[in-house]
Amino acid sequence: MRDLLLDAAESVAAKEGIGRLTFDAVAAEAGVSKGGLLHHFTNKDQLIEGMVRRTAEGWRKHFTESYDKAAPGPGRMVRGLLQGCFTDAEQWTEELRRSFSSVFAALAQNPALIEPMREAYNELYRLVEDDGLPDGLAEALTTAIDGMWFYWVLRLRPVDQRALDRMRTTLEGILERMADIAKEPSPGTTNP
Amino acid sequence: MRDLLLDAAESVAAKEGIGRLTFDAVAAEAGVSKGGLLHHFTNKDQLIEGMVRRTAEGWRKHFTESYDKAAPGPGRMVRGLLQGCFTDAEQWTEELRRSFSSVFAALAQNPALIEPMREAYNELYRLVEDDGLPDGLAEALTTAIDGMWFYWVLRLRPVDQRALDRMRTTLEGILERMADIAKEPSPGTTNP
DNA sequence: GTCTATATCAAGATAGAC
DNA sequence: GTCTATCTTGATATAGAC
Repeated sequence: MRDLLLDAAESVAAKEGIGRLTFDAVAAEAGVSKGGLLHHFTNKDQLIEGMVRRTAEGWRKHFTESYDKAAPGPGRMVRGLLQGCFTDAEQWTEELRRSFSSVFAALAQNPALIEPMREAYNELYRLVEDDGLPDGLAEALTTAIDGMWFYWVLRLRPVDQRALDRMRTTLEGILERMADIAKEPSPGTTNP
Repeated sequence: MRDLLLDAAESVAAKEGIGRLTFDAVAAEAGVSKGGLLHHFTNKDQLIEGMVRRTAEGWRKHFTESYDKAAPGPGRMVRGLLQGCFTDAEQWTEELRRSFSSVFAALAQNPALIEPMREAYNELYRLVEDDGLPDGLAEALTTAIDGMWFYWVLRLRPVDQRALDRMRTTLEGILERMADIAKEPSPGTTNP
């Protein structure tokens, strides 16, 4: 039931905008009364915290699975993300965009509520930093991947299959070349 | 006067959150009455459109100046952005973050209102695409730069001087190496 | 052009019946 | 656990004085 109500909340936030994310609208969308909804989420902070937490868990699950699926070795997390997020534009669904509306709702309601999302990102970057690639390469590539994601979520840039293919190819090229270069010994690059 | 009121609106949105961006609060912050404020911005859409438009113009001005300052040649826009945005963490002020709160306010109020920002990004990417770098390299680097920006704005990742330095060094390294590699002729890379 | 006063309405939250 | 009914607050917007 909780999940059903969170689905409804995401739908409302995505379709009508976070400004219209009200108990009335969510209850109507879920097909229950406002009282019924308020039994599960006592106030709006709780509702939005529930939304963010679920979104963060979904993201965590996604990048963890992507990591597990990728072949071991340097750049595993980055390769996993490229494979898991950048191969099929049909994955970038309204449903996915909707799931991120919780973060904006949190930002509007009470910025402290995005904490679960921040923790998910901390976890992602722990995997990224242990990626076995030179310097900040894995971080840079991951940040580019996420930049694309934010463009799409904020509707600032069009993201279609062509754009994803292009970006994936470019990032893979960078990964390959820069990882290779690092193998060539050069003076002054060893860490003390 | 309009600018003064927009300043006040940004302050409120940044300090109290977009949920508390109300005519009452903005008027109080600006030191005028609600009636006085409403004389300049008839309704909330107009107020937020004004905020977004100003933010977009600031961003446009910033990347245009960064472009002009950078030395001509391939990667000019990317080099300009790295120089203009990634050298000094003290530039990443609360004031700057505040200016972007307009975009979230727009997202909450009426997503169509972010249009001026989208146009600024179109213009940026026209410069990026004509950057004289191979393939999607300039786009990838710009997206990484913006990814960092979004992390900071959304408070999803810590951004300090060390992180900026690290990222700038990495992106500059990629730029240098990948642009060099492109100069070496290799079979099958010519566009028909 | 700026103010006060106020109409109108919607949202968050509570109480209590079933 | 879900409902209806209701309270309270606060926000947008308008009207009209100065």
